[in-house]
Amino acid sequence: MLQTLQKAGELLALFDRDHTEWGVREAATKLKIAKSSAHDLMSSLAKLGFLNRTEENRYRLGWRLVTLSETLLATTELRKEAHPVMEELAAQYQETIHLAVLDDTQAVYVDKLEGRQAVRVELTSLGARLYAHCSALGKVLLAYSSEEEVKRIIQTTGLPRFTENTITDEEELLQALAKIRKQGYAYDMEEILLDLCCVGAPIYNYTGRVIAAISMSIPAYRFRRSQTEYRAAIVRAAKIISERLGYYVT
Amino acid sequence: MLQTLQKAGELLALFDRDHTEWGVREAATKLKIAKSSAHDLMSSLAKLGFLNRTEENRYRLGWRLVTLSETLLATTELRKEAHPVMEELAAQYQETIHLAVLDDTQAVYVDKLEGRQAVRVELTSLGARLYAHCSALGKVLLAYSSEEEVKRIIQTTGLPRFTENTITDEEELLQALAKIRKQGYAYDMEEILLDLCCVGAPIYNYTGRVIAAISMSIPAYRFRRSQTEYRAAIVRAAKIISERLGYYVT
DNA sequence: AACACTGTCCGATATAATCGGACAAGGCAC
DNA sequence: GTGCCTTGTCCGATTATATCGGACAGTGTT
Repeated sequence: MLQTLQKAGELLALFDRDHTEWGVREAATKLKIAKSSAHDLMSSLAKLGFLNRTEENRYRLGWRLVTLSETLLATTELRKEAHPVMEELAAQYQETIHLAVLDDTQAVYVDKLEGRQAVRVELTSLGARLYAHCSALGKVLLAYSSEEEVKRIIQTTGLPRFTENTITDEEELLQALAKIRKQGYAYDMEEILLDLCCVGAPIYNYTGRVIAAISMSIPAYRFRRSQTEYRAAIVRAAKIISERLGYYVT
Repeated sequence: MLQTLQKAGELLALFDRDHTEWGVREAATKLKIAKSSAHDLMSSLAKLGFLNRTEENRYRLGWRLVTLSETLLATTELRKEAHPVMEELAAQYQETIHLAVLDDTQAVYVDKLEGRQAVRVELTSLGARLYAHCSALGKVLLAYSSEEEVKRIIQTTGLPRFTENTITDEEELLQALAKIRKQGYAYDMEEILLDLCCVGAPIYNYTGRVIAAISMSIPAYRFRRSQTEYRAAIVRAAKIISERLGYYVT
């Protein structure tokens, strides 16, 4: 691991929705490096376009990140194939649809369609990350990962509790994952947020590997009314996308 | 400039729509560095999430770029970036500054700063709408809309006359829009209200699309005195805001 | 089965990142 | 206005570290 890149990564990680601007000195003390080193890092990143230097010589994230992100998204076939199917789902149910992949220890949204209902789920945005153990998407992605991978993720992130329904026991989680594999779908029954339910299903590519998951997020009261229908719709959508990615059962 | 970051930047620049995957050796020869150095760079970037290592040990762009890009986009809004620039303008000229976007058929003010002069323009408020064909803001926004959109707007709203200077002929309006595109700014010479002149310029975002317009409103007698200066100031301000929104001419 | 490719790992060397300090430029209080 | 902070930037010496060539293991091909 190149330590300069490591430091650059830590530096970029400082920027989030609540901290959009950093001065050299602030960043230096936060990262526990010399002010001059922070300056070297930040001015270099700025010259490269990864940071943006304001007039007051502070720094924000740079637009090159957007450019790179766009080329990534544009060249990911998953999105291209999934999007129209997601649109159909959204049109039919007017609920929020998510597409996610597993990145390191967490699920990352790579596409999203908002529901149009008055009471709708709106807590996430593209590129956002969520814990794998307590979301329909995350649990699906975990269920189709190797056992070592699951162990590693649990080791790294733990099983933090978000609601009374969050699975915090490792054994219980493993059993839940086994059940998901058997059934081919996963529920999130208010495990992240109260009043929020989801149902998710795996997306396979042409090699037969699960590479992503799709989910529908629905307020709990609506979800319980027609749970089976939502589940069938998501499973069907996942199957369609999988087929478009070259997956077929022999 | 930290050379490790420089190299990382060059490496990431290799990834575009036509070259979405790179192997270590490929990248090394392309960048003219040792294979092992390329490996150090790429595996580090992969551990940090900026690259994604495929099953065949090749590399694609990483999802962390999407995450960072999204926080950048979420935290840079038109208003936030435009406001300080508008304040500078207002401080310097003491005239009314407007920021507007196109919404359906009309321009909508999304920000406004009042001039402090004794005789000043005060006819609008935030969120107010105005006809697109007879204001500097509106004409700018029209000029950078598609032809069909312009046609649709004219069809819907017509070209009602407000003063003797209002453009009411469709062909004349289209020619005016073409001129605005060529020059990069628009005037309103007492076309809504007698004694009121404006100059407006387009604001681009990171995709190169015109998403808004900024204008200065000035009593006619003052405007004619130093028209060119006002125009230069507005064009310059629009350019600054555009840059802050990620726009840059290649 | 041998070969030609990969990507990865390792250890020595020379390079480049780091750090403290000095400097200039703003902002603020008095 | 003046002086005192604070900030970001620059510089040069030192030490830590990125670099490189070479060796190795794994794959797929001929």
